[in-house]
Amino acid sequence: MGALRMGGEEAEGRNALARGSWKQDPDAVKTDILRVAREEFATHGLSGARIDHIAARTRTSKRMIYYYFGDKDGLYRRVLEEAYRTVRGREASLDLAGLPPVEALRKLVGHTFDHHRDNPEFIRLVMIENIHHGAHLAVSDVIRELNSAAIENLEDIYGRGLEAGLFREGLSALQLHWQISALSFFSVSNRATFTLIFGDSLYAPDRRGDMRRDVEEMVLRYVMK
Amino acid sequence: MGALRMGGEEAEGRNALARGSWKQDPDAVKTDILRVAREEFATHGLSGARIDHIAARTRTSKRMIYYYFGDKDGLYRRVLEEAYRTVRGREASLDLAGLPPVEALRKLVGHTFDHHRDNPEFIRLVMIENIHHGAHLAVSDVIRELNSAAIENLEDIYGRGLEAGLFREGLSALQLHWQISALSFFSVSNRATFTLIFGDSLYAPDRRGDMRRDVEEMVLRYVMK
DNA sequence: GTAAGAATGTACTAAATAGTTAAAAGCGTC
DNA sequence: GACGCTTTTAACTATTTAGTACATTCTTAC
Repeated sequence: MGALRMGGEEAEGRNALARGSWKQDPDAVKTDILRVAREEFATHGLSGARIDHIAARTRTSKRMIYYYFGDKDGLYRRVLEEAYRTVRGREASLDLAGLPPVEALRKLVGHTFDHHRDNPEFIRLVMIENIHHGAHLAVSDVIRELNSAAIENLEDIYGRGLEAGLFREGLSALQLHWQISALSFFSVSNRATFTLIFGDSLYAPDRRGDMRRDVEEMVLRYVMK
Repeated sequence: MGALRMGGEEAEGRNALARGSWKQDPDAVKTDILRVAREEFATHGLSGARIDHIAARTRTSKRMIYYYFGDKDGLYRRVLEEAYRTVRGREASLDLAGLPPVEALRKLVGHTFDHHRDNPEFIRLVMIENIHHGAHLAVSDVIRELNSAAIENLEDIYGRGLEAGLFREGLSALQLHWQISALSFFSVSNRATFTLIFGDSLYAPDRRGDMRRDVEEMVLRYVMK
């Protein structure tokens, strides 16, 4: 007894693991679960996400989710950690030390803006985490390593700008990072409501470059003498 | 078993409506439900909110929630609409027409910043609505009326600043509103994760004025020649 | 006062959902 | 080639949760 046949796509994926002949590949299974879970959490939030939905779109089963990640919160935490880890990796790739301060700052701002716009899934995860008052990030150890890259870059640039007499005194790298983040983050996080209320003129596809330039301009004008 | 006693406030509230003698007061009931529901939705999100929790903290019953608001989504939509309505009311109270452009702009920015900081519940509702891609705002009629106040104020100020030769050309009220909103909104929406990662130096109670001044400064420097 | 309708209380239901149980198949090791 | 550990399958459960049925009480118009 027990219906052994399954429908469509699922069947193919599962056939490889069908009863009586399957290969063990724990890493691939974990990666697969995390990929699907990231989409589910980013789309529906923590409470809105359904373990059964995730399981259905994975090539493995619900049991494995619990086997590897313990419970729903554990899975969510891992998804969040991986998201932050990935972002951190990308940030390091920027080489600004060789550029003069103004150009370096402009490039950093533009890069941050683009990065946010290109990774709405990550933005959504951060929004969701903020809805939950950062409770899951608080018990994670990944975060402490995160402050380094962006802030250190900014500190270097700001310092060089000061020395060159181009930037005004009394600002801080942390504050600048905050402002750059605010403008870049909001551009993604509040797009839905903003567009609904004010129309999509600011968000037309060919306007993305304009918005980016405006954000760069705003930061530069704030920093420069 | 069967604890019949309830704690403090609740008991009093329900006694008034106890079996055999109760007064009808539909408006008070609706208001009460909306107040509790707003807190619940703002705290836990749409999927995370529990109708039973709302009912328990209301002085009426779950039955009445469905009687007046149809279903969970209907209740959420009403909460959202009321939140926007309230905000719109407060925005109109600002009188800037008499001020010279620079001061008017500074005051508008400061007011927006303060308003966001003082109404985190509203910010959270907007965050939640964005998580849901604005799907509920999209089917509401309250929003269309909203664009007016803030944008018109800005248009007036910007126009007067141009005439006076104080502001630079080529900007738009919508864009300015976007930037002001971004800085003010982010200050509340991402406070949790930002504080966890970078510490609370920017958010220390005695620093709020500094942040407000920085935001004002950033906008003014962007707009002025 | 009485009938019709609005408002409310109590108890219930059906479905969804996080998490579990039990067993069996692969895999390395001796 | 069997033993122990890891990985996987399939079916199951207990609880939570949105939503409802139905009776009852208040209010107002006549």
